[in-house]
Amino acid sequence: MDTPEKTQITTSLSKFEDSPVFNYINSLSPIKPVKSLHITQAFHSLSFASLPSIFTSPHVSSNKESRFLRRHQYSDPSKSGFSSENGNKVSSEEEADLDVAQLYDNSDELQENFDPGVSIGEVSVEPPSEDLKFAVELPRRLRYDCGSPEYEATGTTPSCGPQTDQTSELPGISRKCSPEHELHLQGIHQTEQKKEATDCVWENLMSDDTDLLIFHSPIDTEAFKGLMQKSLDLDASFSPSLDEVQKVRIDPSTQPGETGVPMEINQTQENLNEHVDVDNEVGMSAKVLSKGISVLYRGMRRRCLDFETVGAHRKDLDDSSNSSTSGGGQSEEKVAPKDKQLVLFKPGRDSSRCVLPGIGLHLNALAISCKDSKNVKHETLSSGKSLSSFVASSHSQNNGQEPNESLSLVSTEIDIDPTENEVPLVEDVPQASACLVTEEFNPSSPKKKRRKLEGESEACKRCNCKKSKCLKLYCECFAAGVYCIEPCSCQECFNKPIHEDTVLATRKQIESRNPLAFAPKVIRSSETANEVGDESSKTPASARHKRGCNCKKSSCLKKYCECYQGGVGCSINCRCEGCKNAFGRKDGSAPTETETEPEDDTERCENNGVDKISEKTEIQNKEEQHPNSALPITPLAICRPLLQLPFSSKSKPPRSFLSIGSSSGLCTGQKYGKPNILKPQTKFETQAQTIYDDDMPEILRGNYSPSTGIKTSPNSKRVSPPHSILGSSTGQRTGRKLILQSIPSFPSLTPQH
DNA sequence: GAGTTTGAAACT
DNA sequence: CAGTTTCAAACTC
Repeated sequence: MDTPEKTQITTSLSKFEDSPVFNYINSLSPIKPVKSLHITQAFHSLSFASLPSIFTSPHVSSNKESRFLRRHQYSDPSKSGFSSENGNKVSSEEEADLDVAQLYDNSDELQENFDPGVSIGEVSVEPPSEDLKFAVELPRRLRYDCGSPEYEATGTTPSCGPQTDQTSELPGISRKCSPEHELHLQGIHQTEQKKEATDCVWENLMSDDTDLLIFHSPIDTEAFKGLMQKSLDLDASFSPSLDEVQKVRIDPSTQPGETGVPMEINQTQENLNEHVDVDNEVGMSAKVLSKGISVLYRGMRRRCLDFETVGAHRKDLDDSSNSSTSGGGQSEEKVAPKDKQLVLFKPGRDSSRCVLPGIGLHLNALAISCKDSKNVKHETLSSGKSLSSFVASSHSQNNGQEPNESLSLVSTEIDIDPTENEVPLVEDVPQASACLVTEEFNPSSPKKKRRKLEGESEACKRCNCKKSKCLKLYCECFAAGVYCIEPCSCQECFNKPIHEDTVLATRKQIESRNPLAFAPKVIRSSETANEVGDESSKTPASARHKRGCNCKKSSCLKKYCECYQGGVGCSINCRCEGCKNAFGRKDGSAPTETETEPEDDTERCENNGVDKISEKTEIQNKEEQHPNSALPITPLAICRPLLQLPFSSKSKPPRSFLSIGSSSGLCTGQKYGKPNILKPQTKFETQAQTIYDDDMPEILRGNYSPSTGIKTSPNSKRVSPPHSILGSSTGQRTGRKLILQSIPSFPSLTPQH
């Protein structure tokens, strides 16, 4: 649509689309055509994921898998969403945007552009029923945003914070609410995310008081309402008519800062009220919502603070783009209402912000890589709260697959309050995002920084590539779908926004070889957890390494082992020799299983006596903690013990773990969180693994795994099997289903196009 | 900080 | 698909 209006819109959208991410998406190809056509939102979602996968936050990845399927529309909307409705506009606009994006090297811009598109598209496209999806996506977006340095830079720092918070909130809400309610809530949250930006502003205004003030203060309530309304509006807009969506889009274009939401907002408010009522009926109470909101605000603030410091740049950008409102997002109490409106964009921005548009999947890797540093990041992000906890809680409560997923997503951002729970699923992503941010901020020399980060557990790990140009999976950054940043000590790095095309092309190639190459290596079983959790309820989601390791000398007790590195127990898929993985042995004997010691001993003998001792201690600890949990341990309980155990056992892991232990959460990225979870899970893991891995033979699924039976377990100690059984027994089936979904959802899948 | 070990990724 | 090489992280000194 070349009409002037469109052009205007494009200008607003351009920000989104201009972003490298957008280009990415386009490059991804499948999406591009779609954009213009927009026929299948689902595809778009895939494309979206793919693009984002590169830079998008990984967190979603695991959960997303299933989500992606659901999200398709969602993700697509970002790109295609517009296209669907405004196909022509989109095409023209996108092109323009692309150009702009190219001009803008700043990832922030990209993110911004990208996000808005997504948010809008989602809103417009998705039907009410899809609210859940949205909810899930929103968290993801948030994550992305948060994760991406750009996001911070956007200066919408407030928005970032809020978004993350929202994610947290969502889970809480979802928990409380029935699945349906959850859906609504999620949808709300999504809208809220948008609003979060505004909220952030409020928060900024509120600053110190934020948490309490938010609820108490009328403003907060209003903001909330606005969020809710937005969410509602979104819902309404979705199903009914594209017109509304268009309005939204148009509004932004007209007033970037202030989206043309107001009308919708009123409706949304009503809708919100209705939703609330429904919630009440369901058993959800407005209180609950308020709590969730409060939580969100908290998170938002925290994030905002964190991001704000970092992302002043973006704020400027956002301000300029979105609203003429005072440059600082914070200074805008008056603007707040506007901000709310603006918020709509912000969410989008947030999503776009995820500097690494395509990262999504990789976040896992990042998370893994970030292990050490992640903790710090998390802390900074959530002010020490860990996402994992949130996830855990979500898992425990969530029974439904979708809800879980949404929760998982949220969890990453969510505060850790619950405890140390490490959220298996989402963690990765957040970490990655966090890592990105921190990295960007860190000015120090790459290696030194890295080391510092690692040692401190602060920043995400960064690559040190010399020959791969950071365009191969050897590069952690590239593998994680993230651009290399300052902390990286890589040489001749092409994994930078400047070389987006190259990166995308390379990525495509790799994906062509292995569609799952960028998929999270460790698959959280949030889904599985849910499944398992359903019965056992809280078994920490068992996570597994998708491919499994091939360790021969490390006994899966060192980070050489991807399973161990990811804090996941070895599974049938592993071809490792002498597996002693503290998180769970290939055999199925969980390291945690102290009882398995005899077995362990044999294995240990193979390895090192020292390790044995450490392991034993760990195991004992685990057992002590887990024995209770062994069956249906709640994620929380599991997480902590696990965390400590693994770390305690080995000095090596400790870095990340230690940091984790303290902050536990934030960075919980796969590595951290997983390990923790894993230990407790280990027992469950066998189950989960079987469940997770589609590859796993049914026999294994149904049974623990032949291998497990084979190797270890002479001892009845394998109580774990029962666990696994318990956890998985009923859940396994569901879990399997979920797993299947999850797999596709991974970023890798999206790129598959 | 340099060198070694390790196992994944890439290549053949 | 299996074997080999390349690569960079993890680890050790």
